[in-house]
Amino acid sequence: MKTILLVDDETRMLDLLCLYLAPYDFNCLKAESGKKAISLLEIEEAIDIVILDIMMPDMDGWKTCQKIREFSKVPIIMLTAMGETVDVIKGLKYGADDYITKPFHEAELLARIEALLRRSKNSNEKNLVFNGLEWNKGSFELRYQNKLIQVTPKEFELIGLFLKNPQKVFSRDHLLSTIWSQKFHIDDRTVDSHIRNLREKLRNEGFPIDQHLSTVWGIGYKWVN
Amino acid sequence: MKTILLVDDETRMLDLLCLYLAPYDFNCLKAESGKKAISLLEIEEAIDIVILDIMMPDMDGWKTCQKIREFSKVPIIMLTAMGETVDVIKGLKYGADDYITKPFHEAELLARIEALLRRSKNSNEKNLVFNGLEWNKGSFELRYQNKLIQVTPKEFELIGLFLKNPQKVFSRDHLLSTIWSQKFHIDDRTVDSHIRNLREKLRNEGFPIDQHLSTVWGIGYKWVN
DNA sequence: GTCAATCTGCAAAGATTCTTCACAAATTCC
DNA sequence: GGAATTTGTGAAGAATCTTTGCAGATTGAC
Repeated sequence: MKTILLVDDETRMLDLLCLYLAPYDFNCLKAESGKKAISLLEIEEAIDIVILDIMMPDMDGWKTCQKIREFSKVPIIMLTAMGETVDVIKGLKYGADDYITKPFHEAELLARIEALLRRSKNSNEKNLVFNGLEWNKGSFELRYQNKLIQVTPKEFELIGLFLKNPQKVFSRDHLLSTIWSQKFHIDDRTVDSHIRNLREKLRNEGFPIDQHLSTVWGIGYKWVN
Repeated sequence: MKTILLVDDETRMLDLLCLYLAPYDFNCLKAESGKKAISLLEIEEAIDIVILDIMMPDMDGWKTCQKIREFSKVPIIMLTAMGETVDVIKGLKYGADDYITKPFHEAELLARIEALLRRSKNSNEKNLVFNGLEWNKGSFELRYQNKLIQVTPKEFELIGLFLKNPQKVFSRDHLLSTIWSQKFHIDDRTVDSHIRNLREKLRNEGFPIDQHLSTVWGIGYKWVN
């Protein structure tokens, strides 16, 4: 079962969307503003798709979309009013994935949701985003502000572990047994070397790594958000 | 339900086309320029047909058609103005599938769309296109700029898998279990051999394979677009 | 069965990453 | 402040991985 987050300032539209989607075994969450949507996304990890109205007071759909993209790659469908021309370039810039025009047929909505879920299923293979830093297991890529950072396998696994466990301290021993398949004994200094190389590469790309990957004296390393 | 992308610089014509098509349960997307059309095609996989006006400022219909053909085989109908002679040779060259002359009857438009959809449904036997590289499962053919490249079955399956999963890293083990039915143990180096042969054949034909099929050190291989 | 095409495996050479070491720098504790 | 401990750094050799050339094994067509 998939979870859909519906965002619209009009309660009537939220109810209508829910009504459409309920029979198809979707779990619907509602938000009446961009802000609420973002709060929900931040605490609730299991949202599979967002349907976002463009015309909203305070924070409009585009702005909301942009905000969401700062921390998540969840698929987003923009809801446009009849007559609004869809600005595709704008959409690309803000990171929207698809559009649907009000009023719409139930079938069209369903089709677009299904299509997007299918698409995102392929590309969303364990993907972490943090402050413009993007870690993608499937493609083995680490990017900062969309720029590729060349990292070695060990460095890649290291930063992945940290991003998946913010605030958590890892001892060198723990890192060795998690990332190194612990064949024989490997020196603690080796971890330090890899951490150093990782820090240097990120620093060179402008990412404020020293604010996030910190050394806990006498214990190990940890990532702080 | 089928999705149609309408491309015309005149908003009036876009609306008119939409009006014609809406009652027949088509999902219409609009683009006011060739550039927007291409962006839309790139993010939206589910476009079944494109209707493309020839006379447009900046990038005209022919140019747009040509650009689209670099990455997609979506059926394209060219919209020509009354009095323009249809240059069939030009059409073939740029990859258009059909023509319709303005002004047209609703019935004629419908008929041509239906005909083209019927035609493309039959010929679409798993066909991938990327930057002039064409992979056709049905005919077991790999072509670059329409020139046939002789590949062996393993090479064909390999490049097919990569084209179907761009950005995704495949380990040698994964490739062996996917493409080789892994009866017994097969050496990792064997994968390398096939990759090498594939690279060489494509390189010899002028395809910039080294920009697209890359080795991920310590992990495997991947295709990058 | 013969032949050609394809697949597989190997070893050497080349490239990249990993690990260690020695020492400098930093931190803690007394 | 000074000793003890921990962390950071540069360099270099070790280890690992990739590429390449080649040859034997296998397969399928005739």
